[in-house]
Amino acid sequence: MPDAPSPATLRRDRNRREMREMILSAARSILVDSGVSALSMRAVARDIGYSPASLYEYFPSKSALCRALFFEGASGLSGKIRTAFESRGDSATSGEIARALGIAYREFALDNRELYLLVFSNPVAGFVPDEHDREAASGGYDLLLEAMRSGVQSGNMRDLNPDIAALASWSVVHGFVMLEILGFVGGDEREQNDGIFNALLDHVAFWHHPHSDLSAPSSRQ
Amino acid sequence: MPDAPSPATLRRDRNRREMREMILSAARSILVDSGVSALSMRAVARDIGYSPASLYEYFPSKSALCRALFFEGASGLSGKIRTAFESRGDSATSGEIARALGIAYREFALDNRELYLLVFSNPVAGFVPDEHDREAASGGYDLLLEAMRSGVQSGNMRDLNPDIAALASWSVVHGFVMLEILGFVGGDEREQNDGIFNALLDHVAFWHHPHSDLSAPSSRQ
DNA sequence: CAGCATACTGAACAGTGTTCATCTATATGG
DNA sequence: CCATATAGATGAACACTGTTCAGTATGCTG
Repeated sequence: MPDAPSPATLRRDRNRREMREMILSAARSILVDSGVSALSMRAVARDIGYSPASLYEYFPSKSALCRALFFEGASGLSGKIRTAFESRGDSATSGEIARALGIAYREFALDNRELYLLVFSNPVAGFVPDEHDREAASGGYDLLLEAMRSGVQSGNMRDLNPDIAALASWSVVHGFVMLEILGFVGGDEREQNDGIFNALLDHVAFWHHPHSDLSAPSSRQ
Repeated sequence: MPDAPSPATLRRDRNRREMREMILSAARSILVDSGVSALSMRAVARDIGYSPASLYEYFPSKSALCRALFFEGASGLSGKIRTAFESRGDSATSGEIARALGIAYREFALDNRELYLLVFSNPVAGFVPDEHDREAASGGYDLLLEAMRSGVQSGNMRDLNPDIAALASWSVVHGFVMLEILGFVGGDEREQNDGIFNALLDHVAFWHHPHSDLSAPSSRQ
């Protein structure tokens, strides 16, 4: 039976957590405001008024700090997708769910570009996400998969292989968002690309309901 | 009327070109063999037996050197796609062309991972491709677009909007390849993923010919 | 109060991109 | 053929980076 933690230990643990959060928060701000190339241990230390060496009491390396930010991005994305999934209507078809998840996915990515890039490119030298890290980023994918499978079961999804359909949907959305963020497609204005993205989602929906019309630039607003 | 270049000038220019190629070649080797994090001006200089400062006679900055490698990747990808496009059969449908270009795209990406990542993520701090750079990387896209448009014209492509169909196709392929390279989907063995990718291409082809079967994991080997 | 763990620091090391004064070897003009 | 201009190469330096470590100060515990 472990000893009850002394008041001193409790306060110490709380301070440690607060300090960790301070560091993470400063790192997050730098990443978001100035980009990944400005994210350095020294800059973080400067911002919180500590020496660079202090950070190593709380994170063993810059990689570990980046890993924590990676998880923020990964769980934020998963959470956003989960929210979209849970607010689906009862009569939502698999195609409609796929569309809703796609929109949520892109929204998170564009609202958190640097975090998204931290997760889905490898911008920090020395930090390579491992299998466990990547799983955290694929949290929303399971919901997409679930929607596809139940879509097949309920019969309103033709003869699609749900695994492949989910993967294909993720690929389109991720691929487009990536190209969009890096400036390979579309203009600088986000609204400009909304229509294009919706038209893309029409193509995804077409896998589910091959009677819809794909000729218009965008069949939905 | 400009003077004819003296033999000395000619030799000098040739030496400059050779030196430039030496630098580029060493940089390419480091990038391919050891990854982008190992690519440093000092490492390049060491490999060719020169001092780091010498490189700045030939490239004004590391960004410029990376830009040259970027163009190698971009033109290599475009070239591979062009080859695939030009070796299409006369009776190839737009769907078949899209499939061929997709396979060529993935092949180049997996054969030149680091180069591909240099083009489609931003792994080098300080080097941000500009509009002109990105155009070089989208060279193959024009061919895809051409295939889509002629597919619509010849009537064997239903009512697809060719611009959106091309963008959607690029997005699926690029998105999947990116996820594959970063380890988010599939296993370590490339052959393992060939089947999955082919099944994905079936989904792309389905936009063109909505009578094919999408239920099998992969309808083509 | 003595001892000890914890938190924090400055200084250092090895690495990075980049600049610049300096040197050398070669090519050019007289 | 010699003087001079010039291109090419360099070592040393500067300002960064991540990281380590000896040393110090603070406050809890026995």
